Amino acid sequence: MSPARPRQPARISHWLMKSEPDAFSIDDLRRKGQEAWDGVRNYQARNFMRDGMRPGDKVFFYHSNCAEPGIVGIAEVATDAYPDPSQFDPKSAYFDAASSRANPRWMLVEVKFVKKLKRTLSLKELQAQPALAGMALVRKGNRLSVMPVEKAEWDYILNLEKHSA
DNA sequence: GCCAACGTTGGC
DNA sequence: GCCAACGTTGGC
Repeated sequence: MSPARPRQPARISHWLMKSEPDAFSIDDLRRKGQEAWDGVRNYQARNFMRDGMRPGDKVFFYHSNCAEPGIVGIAEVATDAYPDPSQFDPKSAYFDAASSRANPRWMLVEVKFVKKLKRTLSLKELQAQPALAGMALVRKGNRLSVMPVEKAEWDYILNLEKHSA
């Protein structure tokens, strides 16, 4: 008899990335088409980009630190991770003197615009969904700017768009 | 390795 | 603008 083939756990392929719309909004991404997601200076977020993301993965684009925080659009991972150039630029706000080109500390991926949602799926609305209670996003004090999203959560959230808030 | 001080995030 | 929550730094 043949042993059961060991199953790979399903690779995470859905994500959520936060951006402050005053700095870079979903409309900015639509205008530019594709953008390097620079400035991430958190190890957990970096690891998700470096180790988890692959081109073609889907991304919820989230507006943070604004009047109505929430998911506003969909993007797609366009590249594998590579060193974030801003860490080497002394004039950049994201400059990191402790990093070197030989041993770069911070990575980024590029993301491309897919679509803008018909309406903002506000944090408030997401927090009201019992089905989403397990998401890091809706937990108090969560500051992670790049995080995985389960496929079931992704589908559930997309379905919310069809309904009125 | 502990933990207080500090800086940042991000909702409100 | 406030401030709670969190991550990082650095003295010890």
